[in-house]
Amino acid sequence: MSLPHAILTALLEKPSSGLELTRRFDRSIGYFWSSTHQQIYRELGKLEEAGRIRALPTAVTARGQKKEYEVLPAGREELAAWVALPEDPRPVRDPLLLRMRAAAVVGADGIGAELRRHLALHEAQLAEYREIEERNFTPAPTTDEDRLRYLVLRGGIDLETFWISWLTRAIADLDG
Amino acid sequence: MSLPHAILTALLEKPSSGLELTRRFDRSIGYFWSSTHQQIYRELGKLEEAGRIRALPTAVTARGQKKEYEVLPAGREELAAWVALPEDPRPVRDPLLLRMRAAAVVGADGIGAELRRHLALHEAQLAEYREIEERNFTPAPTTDEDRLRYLVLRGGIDLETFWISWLTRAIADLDG
DNA sequence: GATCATTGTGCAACTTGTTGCACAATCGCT
DNA sequence: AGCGATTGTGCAACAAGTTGCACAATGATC
Repeated sequence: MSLPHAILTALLEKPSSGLELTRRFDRSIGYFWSSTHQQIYRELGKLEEAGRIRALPTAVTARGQKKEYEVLPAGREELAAWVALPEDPRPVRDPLLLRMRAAAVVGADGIGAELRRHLALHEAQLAEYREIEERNFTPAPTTDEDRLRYLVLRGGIDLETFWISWLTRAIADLDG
Repeated sequence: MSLPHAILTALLEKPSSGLELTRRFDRSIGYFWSSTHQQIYRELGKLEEAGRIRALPTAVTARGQKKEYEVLPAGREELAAWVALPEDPRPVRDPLLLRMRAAAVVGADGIGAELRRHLALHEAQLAEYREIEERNFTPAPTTDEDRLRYLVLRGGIDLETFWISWLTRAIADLDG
């Protein structure tokens, strides 16, 4: 649904091979649209077949050979059209909240440790975002593109901040 | 993965038919583990076959006939075991943030309207949560079960609050 | 008593995402 | 030259979620 658009965005920022794309997903786009290399290769194949991207001709076509892709005009148009489409927020589906609800019914043994573990994970993620913020957005961005990108990062920061404060409260509540 | 556990939790709270379950998902468990009636019926079938739940004998077995399910001991044990399992937070996958990132590349035409639309949706959701809070958790809960349930609701409230403040900021940023 | 909306159950086809693995080229080391 | 680590591409099987539809019973309405 959205993965092809995530890939088009990444490829517009910089033409890449499948593996490069995978790595960039791990530390950028993947923060808010995660994916595995298998899925990325599959989508690259489909996008190429659909005429939205093409492999740069320099590369030899053989297995184990690096293959760089770039976005074709049709791909850019497709992405621009998608950006303009309205789309409702997806329904929430969070295993931890569900688990808490189940714990209310069958007992909450050991859930405190799980909450603390999650807290640490979210704190680590927040620290990562803060680093990116310092590295890329200090001083404050001036171009429209960078303002948008900064807003997206702020989304990640605020989201982690939400989790941290909720988890902290939950832990205190359960202990008290 | 988690849907069967969501169903077990709901059925433990109160034995129900498929459609009742679907309705309760729409205004309770579904707030953090959404599902459709088709999926619910499918899972009910699997859970019954696996011996975790059973249809109450009162009902006639015919299509279009209401069929109530209750949880068997095996189902409760299964749920309790699941609650104790550690599980990492799922990677974020948010279309709106992705869309903003794409907008940074192909242009942000009309994204302001989309942000405002989402803001309204999240405000409505928050209002719904507030109502539930007032109805069910005022005065403050005393039992452990209710404390856990209230924490889950607080999660929903805080999450909507995060979105509202992020969206408000984003709208201001883009206008300014 | 025919028809229509509602309640209720469910199948089938499809799309998306996950997991596990296979295989090819390249580079550094000894 | 041979070996292993790394880089790189990709298939196959499966699990989970979505979409569209079919069909049965019940109660209300004319």
